[in-house]
Amino acid sequence: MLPQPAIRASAFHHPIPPRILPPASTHADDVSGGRNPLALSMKLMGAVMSFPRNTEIFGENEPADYVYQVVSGSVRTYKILTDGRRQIGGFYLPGDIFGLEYTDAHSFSAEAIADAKVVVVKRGALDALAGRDAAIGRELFALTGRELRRVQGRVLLLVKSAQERVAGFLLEMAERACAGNVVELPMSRQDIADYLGLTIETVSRTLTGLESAAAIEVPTSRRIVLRNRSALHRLNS
Amino acid sequence: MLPQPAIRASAFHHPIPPRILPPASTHADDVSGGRNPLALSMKLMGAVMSFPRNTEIFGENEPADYVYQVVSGSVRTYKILTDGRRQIGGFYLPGDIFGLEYTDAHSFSAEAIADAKVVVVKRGALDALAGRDAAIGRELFALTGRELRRVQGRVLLLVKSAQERVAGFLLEMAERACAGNVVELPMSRQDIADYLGLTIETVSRTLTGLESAAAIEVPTSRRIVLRNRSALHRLNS
DNA sequence: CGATGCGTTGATAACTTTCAAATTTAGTGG
DNA sequence: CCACTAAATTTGAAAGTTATCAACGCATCG
Repeated sequence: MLPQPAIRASAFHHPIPPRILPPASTHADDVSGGRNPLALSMKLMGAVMSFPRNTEIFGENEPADYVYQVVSGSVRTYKILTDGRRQIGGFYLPGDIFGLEYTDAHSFSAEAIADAKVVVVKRGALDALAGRDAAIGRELFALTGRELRRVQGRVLLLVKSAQERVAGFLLEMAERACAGNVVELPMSRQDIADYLGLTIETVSRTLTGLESAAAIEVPTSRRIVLRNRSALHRLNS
Repeated sequence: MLPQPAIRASAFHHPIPPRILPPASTHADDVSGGRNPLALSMKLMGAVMSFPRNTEIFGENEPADYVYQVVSGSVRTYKILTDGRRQIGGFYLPGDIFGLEYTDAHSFSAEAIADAKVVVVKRGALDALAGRDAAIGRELFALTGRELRRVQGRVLLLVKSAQERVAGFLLEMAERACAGNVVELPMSRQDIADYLGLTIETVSRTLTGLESAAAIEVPTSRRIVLRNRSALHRLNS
């Protein structure tokens, strides 16, 4: 009755109990978490696991016993709606924490978009730590607050036109995964479409439209160069 | 470039420093908060203030020094976007807590939809209480979690068709403000439209469509009778 | 080299907005 | 209490946006 046609194949859907790597591989291939006590603690407490591209990290409605942090690669969370459409909850890049829930079960499924390494920490251990260290508790609370803001920002995107949604998405990604004016998108057009509530065709057409308008360049489908941010901001209004 | 034409007049926009009533009027005209320690504490700690219809309770970007709970009447939070459209953040009914922020400033403005009484508590007092009573802290955290779920549910609505959005909205309100199958809407069509990212005309047409389909009845514009919930759920898919 | 997946482009249909007007409801003053 | 005015809601017709269906290009991979 609306966008998104149906379920897209997801290579290996019922995964592989993922291999546990030598724990606490706290070397230098990571981003962020430097001055963030929570991220730091997770590194120290957690085991690092590897997930090949398109494998499930956890499933909707599974018990939410663990919290996760991306070390490398990237992750999407999503729901399959009753009519088969897929709604993406969010994209998580290195340093980002995901899977933190407020009920016993996960409200989304999570998959690796590209081969990913993820720190996994028991939720109970985190709570215990928060009990001993008030800074950690505050950090958990703040994390939730940031997540809330992020979702609210998404709501603001979703009430706008396709052009505004795509422009807003690019600006959001630029803040998170940008080197200079070059944005490397880890996700496919379909992922973007399911995130923005559009079809893949509309996303594609909108990107070419922005390119024609000289706001961006699209040298390869996963790489976007921002040529005119103020134009994007204007579209994003 | 999309929905919502422009700013609608809001009767008295720069309000009246609202009158402080005899504090802790913890009588029986309230809803909920019975077994909720946080709601209970707010009643005990807070002052009750009255806000006439359409008056501002707080403004976007103002310091978020207080947390609020609806006693009677109802409240909307909203943002005015740069292009003049209004986006509604949420509707708050008796018992609901609003205005809790994760930064120093409010991210939305708040207004009384109908004449409202609201318990006002200093944020600092609440934090202090949470420091002494872990149950309160957990309650604050859980409240944020519920708010997050609510906004995520909103995202799921916004990626759907107009019919699904309106049906979903009615079901949401039915869970919150329903006597039997009769839903009393405290808000105008414009409020609903700004909440769902639609125009007032589309909301109106969709409601008449649902009425023709025998899913609902609309005896008066603010009163909706649910005749066929499963049909609404189906539309909501 | 042919299969396959992903992205782009084109044409058409469906849906939603926009603009305009009619109708109903609510509020006010006499 | 009624008449009158303003506001809110509904309805209609046309225009604009996005989805759908289909085809094509392009790269990867066996």
